[in-house]
Amino acid sequence: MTATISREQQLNEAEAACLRRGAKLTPLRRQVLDLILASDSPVGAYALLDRLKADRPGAAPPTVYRALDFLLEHGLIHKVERLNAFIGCTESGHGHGHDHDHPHQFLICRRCGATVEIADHAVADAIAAAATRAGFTAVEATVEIEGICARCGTA
Amino acid sequence: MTATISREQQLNEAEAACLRRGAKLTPLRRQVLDLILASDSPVGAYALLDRLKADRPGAAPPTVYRALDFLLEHGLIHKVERLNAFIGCTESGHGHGHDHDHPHQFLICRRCGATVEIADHAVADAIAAAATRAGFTAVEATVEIEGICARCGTA
DNA sequence: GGCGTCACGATATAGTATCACGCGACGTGA
DNA sequence: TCACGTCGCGTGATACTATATCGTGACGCC
Repeated sequence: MTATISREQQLNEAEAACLRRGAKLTPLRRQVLDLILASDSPVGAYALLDRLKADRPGAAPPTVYRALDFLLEHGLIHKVERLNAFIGCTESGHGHGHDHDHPHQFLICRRCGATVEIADHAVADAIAAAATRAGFTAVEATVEIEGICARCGTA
Repeated sequence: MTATISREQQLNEAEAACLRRGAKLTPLRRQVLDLILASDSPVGAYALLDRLKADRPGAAPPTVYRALDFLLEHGLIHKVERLNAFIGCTESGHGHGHDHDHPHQFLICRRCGATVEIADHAVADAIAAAATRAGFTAVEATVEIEGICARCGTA
């Protein structure tokens, strides 16, 4: 439930980031991104589709999946594998811009469903080291930590 | 492509582990576990179903999902979220038995699909520390590292 | 103006997972 | 021994997630 103003800013930054990369954040893509940013918790593709249909009666699964693919490709959102759902990338603008593949981890609350992204270097380093020890060349890692968030834990 | 003998041993160990926990590794569950252990790479539920049907023409999705749920619950297999597929737990008998939820990570080769389980303490510790720093109580973590395995990298 | 690319509409289908109902096998205690 | 409860599983339907394929209009580029 981020304030609307902040979301607008995020959208504009995202649009600028796309332009820099020679890509276009079309109205449809922008709308899908907005729907994702508007949600506290990760959103499923079909939930997005339903909301999209309010504005675009012709929307179908490929409509939303194509937008999601674009947003994923440009690092504007991430997929949470455990939930088969999508969430906005919140680690942009912290010095690395919208990287395609920046190391990140998720903290998923079992109680309230809130999911926050963190970017912990120690975790990323430990993963890289473990992979190397196994003779493995790591390209990308999914790290999804499930548990109880601070809010739910103290309540 | 583990040797048949070893698989047989694994199955018997699994059966013993279940008995210790007051659970039964029924023929169906044993067969599903066997099919999973027989595969090099993670196996999808419907691939299992197809193979199961050879023996049990009546097998349907719930047949295999129920067996998978049991095996997951008892720590005999893991689910690889990125692949929506299942793989045998290979970290049993290394001092902790078939824990319900032992820390583990997967190395998934993009080229050949081979997936190996590791149990790296440094990774687990880094994750626990990162969660704690965020005021989060971690219960369980999915760590799936995608890249190129040693075999494919040198070939 | 012809051409390629891109974004998107539209239909169909594939792949993953769960619900709901019922029934027979088994153990347990009255 | 029989009524009862639980468990494992069969069976059919359905929900949820994702992709394939074809068409079409907009745009930029020589």
